[in-house]
Amino acid sequence: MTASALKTRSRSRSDKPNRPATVLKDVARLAGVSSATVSRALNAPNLLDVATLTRVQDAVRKLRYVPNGQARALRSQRSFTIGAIVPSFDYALYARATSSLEREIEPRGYALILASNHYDLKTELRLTRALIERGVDAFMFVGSDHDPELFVLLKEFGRPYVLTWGIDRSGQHPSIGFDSQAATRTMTEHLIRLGHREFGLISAPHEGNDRARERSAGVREALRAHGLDLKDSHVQYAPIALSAGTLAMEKLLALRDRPTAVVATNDVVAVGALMACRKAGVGVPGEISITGVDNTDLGATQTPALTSIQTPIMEVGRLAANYLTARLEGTDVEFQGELPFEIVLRDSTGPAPSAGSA
Amino acid sequence: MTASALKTRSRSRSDKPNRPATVLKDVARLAGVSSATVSRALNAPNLLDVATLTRVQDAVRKLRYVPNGQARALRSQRSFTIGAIVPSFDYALYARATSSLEREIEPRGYALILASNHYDLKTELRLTRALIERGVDAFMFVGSDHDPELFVLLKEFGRPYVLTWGIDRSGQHPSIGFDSQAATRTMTEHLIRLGHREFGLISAPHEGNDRARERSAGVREALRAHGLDLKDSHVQYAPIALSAGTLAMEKLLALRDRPTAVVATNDVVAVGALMACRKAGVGVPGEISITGVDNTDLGATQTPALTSIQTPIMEVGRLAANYLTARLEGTDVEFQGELPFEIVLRDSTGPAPSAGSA
DNA sequence: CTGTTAGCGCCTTCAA
DNA sequence: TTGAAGGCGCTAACAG
Repeated sequence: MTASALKTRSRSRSDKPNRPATVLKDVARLAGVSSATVSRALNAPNLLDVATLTRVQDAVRKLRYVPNGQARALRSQRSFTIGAIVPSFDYALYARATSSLEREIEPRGYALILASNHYDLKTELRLTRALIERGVDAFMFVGSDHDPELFVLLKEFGRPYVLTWGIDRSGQHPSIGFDSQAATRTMTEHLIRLGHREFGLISAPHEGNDRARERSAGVREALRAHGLDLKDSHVQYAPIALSAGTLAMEKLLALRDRPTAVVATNDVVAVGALMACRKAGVGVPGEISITGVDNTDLGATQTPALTSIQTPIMEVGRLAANYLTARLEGTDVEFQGELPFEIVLRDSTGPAPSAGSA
Repeated sequence: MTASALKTRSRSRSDKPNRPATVLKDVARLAGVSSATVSRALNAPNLLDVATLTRVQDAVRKLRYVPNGQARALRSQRSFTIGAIVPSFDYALYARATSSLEREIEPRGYALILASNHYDLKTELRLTRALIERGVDAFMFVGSDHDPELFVLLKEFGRPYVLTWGIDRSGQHPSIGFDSQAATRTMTEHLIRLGHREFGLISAPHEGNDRARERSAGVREALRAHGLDLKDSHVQYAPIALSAGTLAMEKLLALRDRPTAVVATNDVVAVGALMACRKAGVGVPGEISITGVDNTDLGATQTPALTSIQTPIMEVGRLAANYLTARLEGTDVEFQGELPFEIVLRDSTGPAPSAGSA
């Protein structure tokens, strides 16, 4: 049998999992106790006589017993599974937050079940229903844009959840995140102080993406406060991909009143924009300053290195895990929903070019 | 209530999920049929009279019925969940393969349960046991380095699985991937043709990472075939992180017989190496050529752009999904395990510097 | 095409 | 500290 064309030895019928080789009752028989005692040995060992406990544990080991979680969950209404629904696996930040969540819950006996909604709220609803069906105990979602039905569903099934990335200003939902609007507002103010007056904005599409909306709003807020204008022609929407960022920047470069500062709502499109400038021979930051959000390795390693905003994403994952497990344990949790961000100044930003072309 | 300090309204006892508001029996009652009929309406609708089916579906909708997957899985021995255990979420490539897997299984009714083994085989074994406990139907693993006990467990519980990234040369396990050794061998040969004679290697740690081992072996193989040597001092091990790549390169730069070509086993450490050269003012590719593996955005956007190897990772995820679902459906699957890779030449490689310093 | 019956494997009373 | 008994919600086998 060659490695490159491995044919499956098909089984009699189909590949249904084997029914467990040994079940709790077998362990009970070997240990000479009742099945209730084995159950206690597994779930509340301190209730048992030490000698009994040892005997049961020996039997468990000898039989290589693995409990059936389905049966357990059916009976106890707990699956020890936490669901995370993120917009996409491909953007490194979601992966990192998820990783941080998983790292936190795994030692507490919870497994992570992960799904991606591809920035679509109906998909998210459908996925959540599928996960509730599978007995997922609690949920992490990203952002505050969700189908209203989602919350009805979660409430109906009594599943704790937490919204991450942003802060839910309505106070209706537990949330952990940072102030995206303040982040880009701060960044824009910095650029204004550097003398920039003509701005461009490259944003992820707003639909179903409150982070992008808030980040755009932050730019507009800062500009308005300084009596500056953001023309429609200077706003480009680009999905989170290098090529889209490049394309968006090319459009901005083609404008007669070309911006001297371009704020992007994430590092990926910002780097795409950087590449457009490289290709076009436009100096960064000499002619145009560019900024991102999320402070990724991608941005930090560019030439020039990208000015960005460090977002507290690992901490978001960690706190989300804490919150959800606490809720599941019945602990009374109080938590700080808002985390700080930090502007990271690098080489892609500088003073506005002195000669103002109008 | 402020958004930043949201206190949980704690429930009477703990936050156990609600028991389902409506169960199958309720639907049966409303529709005026037996519970078996409802079950058929859900799982084999074509067996039913259309009128009956419609009545049941109406009842399902009216009661907002969501089936209990635990009970279903307990009875049918199928959870419609596929597990993927990857070394880490943080390396973009694993995220991308996982994403591709999920995209493929989700429309077929399977959910993805994801865990990270942090490059530790014992952890992987433990996680797998936890997932089998949760009724996961089938598994995707990365690479061919695994605890032998893992396969005993999978066999005992009759769970289909597939190893990805590499090809299992032993022919004992279904696998889908590409030839890592050939990849770096080809790359090294290219560098040799460019006149390089003094090589450096920056590899991920070999322990529990067959991909890194094979990639290192590929470099050695090519060198040996051309009568070239790879000194121990010229081999550096670095975890997949920029800073580790930088550190490794700094050590190589400090050597008296400094390499003129450095092959890294992944793009991240290659970019770290690039940064070390930038800092040290060493010209790339003028003084040193550097290559990566995986052809990531990170590498492609550097200055100079990183020469790398395009690995067929999305396809691996897709084929893994196909294989596993086919096995679970009982279909006889035959598949090509080996996929092609492709060398992507960019600006970080060039001819060896003409003056050979010895 | 539909209903009846039994039981998946476990946990949780209740009683001893 | 331990055992006996019942049932979580669903589906599969067998009738009809």
